[in-house]
Amino acid sequence: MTLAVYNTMSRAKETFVPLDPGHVRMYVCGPTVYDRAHIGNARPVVVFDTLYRLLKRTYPRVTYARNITDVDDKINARAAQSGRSIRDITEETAAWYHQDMDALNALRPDVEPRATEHIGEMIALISALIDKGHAYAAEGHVLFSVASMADYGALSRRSRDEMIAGARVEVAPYKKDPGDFVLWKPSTPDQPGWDSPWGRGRPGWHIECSAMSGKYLGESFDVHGGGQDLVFPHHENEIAQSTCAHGPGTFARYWMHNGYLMVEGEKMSKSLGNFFTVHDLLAKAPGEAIRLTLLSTHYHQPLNWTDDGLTQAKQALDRFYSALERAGEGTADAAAVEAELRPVLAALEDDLNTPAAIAAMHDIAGRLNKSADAAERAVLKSALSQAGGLLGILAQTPESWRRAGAAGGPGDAEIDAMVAARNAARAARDFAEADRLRQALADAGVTLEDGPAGTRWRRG
RNA sequence: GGCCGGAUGGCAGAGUGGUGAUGCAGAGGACUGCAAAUCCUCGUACGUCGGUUCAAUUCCGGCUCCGGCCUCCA
Repeated sequence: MTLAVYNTMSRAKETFVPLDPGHVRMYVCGPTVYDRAHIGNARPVVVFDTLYRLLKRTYPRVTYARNITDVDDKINARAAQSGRSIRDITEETAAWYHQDMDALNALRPDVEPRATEHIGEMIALISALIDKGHAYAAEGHVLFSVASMADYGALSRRSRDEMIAGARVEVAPYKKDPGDFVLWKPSTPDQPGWDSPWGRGRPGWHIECSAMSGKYLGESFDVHGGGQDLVFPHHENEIAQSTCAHGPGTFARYWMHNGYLMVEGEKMSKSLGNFFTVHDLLAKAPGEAIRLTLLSTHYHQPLNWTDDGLTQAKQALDRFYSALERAGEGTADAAAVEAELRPVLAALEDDLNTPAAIAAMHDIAGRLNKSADAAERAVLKSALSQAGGLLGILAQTPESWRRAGAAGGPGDAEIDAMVAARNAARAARDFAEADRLRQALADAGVTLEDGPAGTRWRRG
């Protein structure tokens, strides 16, 4: 296969050529654990999980690393304000994060390193940067010297002059250059801190990703992903740290960034009241529907999150599951399945074009619905199911999908009993009673489908 | 102010220098006791103004509008 990815570094779509075809390595910036993940946090997780699934299908070994930032001033602030310990907050939040991302069918990364467990590696990296003349200590801080790096700004395509001209923040007096950024900063006694050659302190934001990606993926690796908002300064500074420490040409080969997420046409923010956590959303929609909504827009485009979009994703899943359920059982010819899956793979291989992949799945589902040939149905069913596996959807049985729904209302047994009563009425041609029962179920949010295999029902 | 994206039919959303993806919604029909699901038919969209071209939604430029980033700092 030929995978093409849009590389932010070159601003062009490039053919993906792994450094080691026997072992593909990718790093994605993970959460700072101080609060529930919101839907904007979920987008890169779902996007890069989909890439991970595609890579795993193509290459014999893939290592996916995603960090957990558990030392950060936002965490300190949360601890001070709540009176709880930092450890309590980070452990609880990391557990929530796992629950929520699991519910979106995001596979766990192979490595999930925590910043606080890699302080030693960070100190070593900072020391190396000082030794090579790329960093300096000043007033308890260690700063990266932007002037020491000729091509600083290559990823975000900013010149240092532009950055200085555009700076709107007062420059700290200990910086030699306004563009210099913090690698290490001093901690007060009440702040978390570690002993270092520069005194007790804590790491700056960017250094952990350089230290941990280097440890788990090597000095050079294939893909580095994250949200577009991380291009500058975070990823720019990671590049500066890693390439200055390890040499030119090292670090990530392909930089992939997902677009921003908006809600109902507006920027998501707490003050606008359009701030949704994944946890809240899971209470009103299945995880797969949330996931499919996130994949319904190409990852590079801005995504406008709407209730209508979520409803449409759920309807698409209804259609896919319904096609799978009506397909029946049968053994599929593997080569034929591969051929049917081709359009889906081709879409994903073209810079992860998930909307086109979903359209290809609709084509498969449509042909599956109208096929009268059992062997063909088995092929199409298998292809649809495998396509779902690549996108991280269609992971449950059609029956559990259609029976899942909002909590409350009649239970499965009660619904089954009402359906049986209605069918008895139909057999007796008492259609008034049959329709009364169906209406009662409809009022409870249950839809009936009479078919050759009997009556099926669905919630929602 | 600097830099970077984006503008496609009622909605969502791909894509392409020349046969109007795909889904949802809507209209008609088949099927059904009635429905639901499914199937069939139906939509002449590409912000604006110019340019290049035999031909532009697709390439180039101006304009308008929308969104984001501008260094650890809220």
